[in-house]
Amino acid sequence: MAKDQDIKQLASVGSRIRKAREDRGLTLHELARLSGISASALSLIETGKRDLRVTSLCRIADALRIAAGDLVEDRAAAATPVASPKGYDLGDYR
Amino acid sequence: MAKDQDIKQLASVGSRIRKAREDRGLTLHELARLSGISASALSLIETGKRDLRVTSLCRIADALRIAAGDLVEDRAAAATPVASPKGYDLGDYR
DNA sequence: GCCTGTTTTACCGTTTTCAATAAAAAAGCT
DNA sequence: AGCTTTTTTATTGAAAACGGTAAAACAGGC
Repeated sequence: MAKDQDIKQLASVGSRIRKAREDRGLTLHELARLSGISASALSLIETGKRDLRVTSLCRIADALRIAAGDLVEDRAAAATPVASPKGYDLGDYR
Repeated sequence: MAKDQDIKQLASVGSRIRKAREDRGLTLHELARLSGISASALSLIETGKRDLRVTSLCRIADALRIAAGDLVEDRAAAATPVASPKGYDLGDYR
């Protein structure tokens, strides 16, 4: 269920982390030391192959000095297109 | 290292989820059906006792129709107070 | 009191993260 | 070409997430 969505989510989160790290001129090893997450784990995360935990996300964000929210989605690209503004149709999941 | 920080992070994430859920008048069971995450797991998450994965976070955000970034931190409360704007002192971690 | 709905907690089994380590692959540089 | 740095991939073991289920605690309402 929604595994496609998950893969895309992780891929975009990973690419955002990678971009932020490269913008700061850090290597995986250096970010590993700053964040306390091993370089091998960081590689898997940045390539979207691992579903990291939120505390790991926050530790990476702290190490990169970026808001954690900026890692999970494009901050600027708001305008969340809501399908139906109100009403949760639980009915289709009886 | 920084386990205190982790606990606080999870607690605030959980309370934000709970508030969003209650604002929408949903029960844990209903959110469980909408998000695909069990009600027992949601209870642990909302009370800050579980370190959820980012895909779980995104599924909850989707179910609540809220931006995932809004769950990990106060969107309005930007103005991230950066200690030292530039320079990563790796030296203290030889 | 009783009953009903919601939440919390505990257990079990499966899956997954994560560190540590090592090795292999990729990229840079002289 | 060689050499070095960086990244990727794989393996092992421990810790934790997650679903499912069930039981317990905590509400309100009659």
